[in-house]
Amino acid sequence: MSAATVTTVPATVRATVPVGEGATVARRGRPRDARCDEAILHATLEMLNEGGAGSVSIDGVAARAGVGKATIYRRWSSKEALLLEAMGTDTRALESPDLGSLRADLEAYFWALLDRLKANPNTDLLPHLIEAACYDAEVRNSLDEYVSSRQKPLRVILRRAQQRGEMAANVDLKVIVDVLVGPLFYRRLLTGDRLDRAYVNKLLDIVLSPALLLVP
Amino acid sequence: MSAATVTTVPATVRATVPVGEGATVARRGRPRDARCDEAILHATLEMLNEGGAGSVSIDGVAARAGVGKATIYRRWSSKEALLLEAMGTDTRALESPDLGSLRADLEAYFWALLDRLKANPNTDLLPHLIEAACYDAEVRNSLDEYVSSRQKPLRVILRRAQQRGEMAANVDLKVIVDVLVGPLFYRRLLTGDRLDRAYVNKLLDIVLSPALLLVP
Amino acid sequence: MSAATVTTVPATVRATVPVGEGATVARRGRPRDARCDEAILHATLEMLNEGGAGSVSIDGVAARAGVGKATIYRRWSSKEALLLEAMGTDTRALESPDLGSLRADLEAYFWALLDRLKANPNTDLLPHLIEAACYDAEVRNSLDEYVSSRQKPLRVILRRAQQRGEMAANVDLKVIVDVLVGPLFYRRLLTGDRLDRAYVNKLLDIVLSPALLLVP
Amino acid sequence: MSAATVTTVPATVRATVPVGEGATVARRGRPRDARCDEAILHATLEMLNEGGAGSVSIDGVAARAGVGKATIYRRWSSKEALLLEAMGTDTRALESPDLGSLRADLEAYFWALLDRLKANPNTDLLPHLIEAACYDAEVRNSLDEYVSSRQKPLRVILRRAQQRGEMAANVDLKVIVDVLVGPLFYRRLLTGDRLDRAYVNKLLDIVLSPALLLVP
DNA sequence: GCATAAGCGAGACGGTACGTCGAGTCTTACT
DNA sequence: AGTAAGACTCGACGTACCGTCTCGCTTATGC
Repeated sequence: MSAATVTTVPATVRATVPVGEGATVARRGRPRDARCDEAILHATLEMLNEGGAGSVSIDGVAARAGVGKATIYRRWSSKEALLLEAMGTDTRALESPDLGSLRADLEAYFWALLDRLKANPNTDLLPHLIEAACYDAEVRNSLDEYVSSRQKPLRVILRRAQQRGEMAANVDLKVIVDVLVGPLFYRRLLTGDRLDRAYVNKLLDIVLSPALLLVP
Repeated sequence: MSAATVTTVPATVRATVPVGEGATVARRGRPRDARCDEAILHATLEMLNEGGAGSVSIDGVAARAGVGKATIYRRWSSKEALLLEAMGTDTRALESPDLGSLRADLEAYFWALLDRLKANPNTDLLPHLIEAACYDAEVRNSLDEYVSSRQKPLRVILRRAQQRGEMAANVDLKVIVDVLVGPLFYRRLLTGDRLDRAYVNKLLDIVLSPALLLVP
Repeated sequence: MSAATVTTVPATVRATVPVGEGATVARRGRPRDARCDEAILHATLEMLNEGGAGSVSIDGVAARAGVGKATIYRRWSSKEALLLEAMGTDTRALESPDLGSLRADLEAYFWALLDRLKANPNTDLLPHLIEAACYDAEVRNSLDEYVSSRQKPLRVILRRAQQRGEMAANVDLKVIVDVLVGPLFYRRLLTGDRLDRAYVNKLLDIVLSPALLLVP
Repeated sequence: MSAATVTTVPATVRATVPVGEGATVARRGRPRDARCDEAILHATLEMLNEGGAGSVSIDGVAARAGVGKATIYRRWSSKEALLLEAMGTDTRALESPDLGSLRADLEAYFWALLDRLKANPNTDLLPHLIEAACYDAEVRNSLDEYVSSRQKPLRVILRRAQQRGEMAANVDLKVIVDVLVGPLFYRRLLTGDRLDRAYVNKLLDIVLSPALLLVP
């Protein structure tokens, strides 16, 4: 599971040394200074919280972190790669609650998600990254991985519901996930409408209730 | 009705002259050259199709349109305002089909939407505009208006279904809209998964069918 | 003669607009702001006097002059072109004294030259420009022109001496100039030995006196 | 004679180990690898001939020589120190021909000098070193020493001429040297005019001939 | 008819950020 | 200790846009 956390931000964005498989590789040269990573990410997050993604510049991060620009570019190939990893800092995988019923599990999941969003309001990088992903394949990949890591607990929940018999076994989980998660992103990115527990409840009412549609 | 089309891109982005109410005002000075508007928008769309929103620059548009930069800024307050209007060129309101059943109407609506998306693949400005809307209130407003104009036919369809008795009257239409539209945007912006008629069908199956969930 | 002063730093280094021949060209667009030229050159000279050619950077000049970097690059194609022109500021052509005798004229010329050198000790750009001329043809040309403009008064003096019959008419003036000027540059650039009136006197003694060499 | 070659580039540039006087000191640790010296100098000269002093970078030299940068800095205190020594490789002292007459000796000396210059046209480091000497005292010293080592044979020739009675004994040799050598450097560094035997002849005609100036 | 006002192409202007490069120092593990 | 590798700070480079601002000119209205 620690592995899961790590893979949240995949190797693709990290301009990592092509580290050999075996642990015996014994890389040569001066090793990267971990304190630099830390300082850079810290500075990035600070600036992110102060002014959003638009106010983060490589120059600025370098200055604040007390680090040369080259040191940043040695680690991340672009501003977006950096943002992605900075964001990843907060991407501790969400848990997959197991409360016995689909509805309860989903509620728990979404509530946790809402809390996560509320925690760092300015740090909403998604708009920036979505834009960046259009031009940068690396960001595209990382974003995909981020998304799928976010979906993972949801899939666990749904699969469990299927096993419990709460949900049809032949449903395409992918689509269900879209239906559950899509509305939230839609509000967050496009309409800006409120995202709170009341909304989650309504949403689940609609998606889960067979009574929604009048039976003719 | 023509007004409806126009308001798709609201006055906010247009740095319009505070045009007097009566038609008799007859503003003084040399009138704006309509061919400029045309040339600018044309150049913008061209560049948009060639390299996406990132490759559009005011300098570039001005050069290609054979126009001074001031002539652009006289009409649009920022690069995003211009993009928004260029996009609006294609934002002829979608129709609200009335085929007798909710399912059929929704299918028709979504198919038209899919066609629209397929038509100009590179011109997908949404990512750029979502990003811009974070920093620019004008863009925010215009985006909202764009979104709501897109939703309008959907709401018409749903309301009709309620009147027909196909759908419960007390359902919050807003949420239904989210559930119907959110998944599409989610795929388009985040997962990049295929958007085709098959997907629309699955989506409608899930959202519309009361039999989807097993009744315990 | 005012022309002479101007041509000291030739058009080559100036990234000038390809101004048409006739005065009627009526250049379009916003004209260059002469105050920028002034501010840039002033800042350059200041930094030059503070720390020599090595301490001048485009960034620094731009900052001190309160000017964008592009504004500098619009006028000069490189740091050296700028230095060259800044140096040219001080390149009021030396005069050609006419005191009646070759010796007296040369003494007057060299004394003026020494004064000029003493005036701005830190501003000795020659080493830097000589180096730059190796890689930059423009600088090469400008340097040549600078050199020849410095030599001009000397040539006048020598020609006058020939006319007066003080000097053989068939001597290659170019070589004489080398012999007179070369030693000074040699000291200035390479040996660093003192350059004062005493030295000039010794130099002239050797070059001018037929009694220097014992007649066999 | 090997000693002569070595002193051409003085100890100052070499960041030499403070080697003890006695040969018995027997320094501890791994001794320096002489092949490194060789490889570094070789790489330096290669790059020098390919693109002049401007194209030599420590990183580049290290890479081409297959050597760590530290290994270079352990031996030379700066890029210029390295260049200086690389140049020194070619600074086998010029000989002092003794052909019986001042004129013949000088001709022989200058011809040898011309050959030396022609041999490696791209490797003309002088401009670079003169520039560097402005900011770096070590380079300054080394350059001085280089210059004086070049002058040495000339001084021998002149002294011999004085002893032979060909030249007045009370002439300041330093100035004569300036007059003989200055013009060559002046052409080489500033005017770029041709340097060939014809020029040397003219030069000697002027400097040596008492008939140059008409006797009034 | 002729001033007044605005539009227009061109392009200069102050800024800000970009990504790259080089110098000289420092830190590994290996020899 | 020396060595190869390479990370580190610092600072400059030249470029690209942004949005604003002059220019000289053109084109309309309105007195």
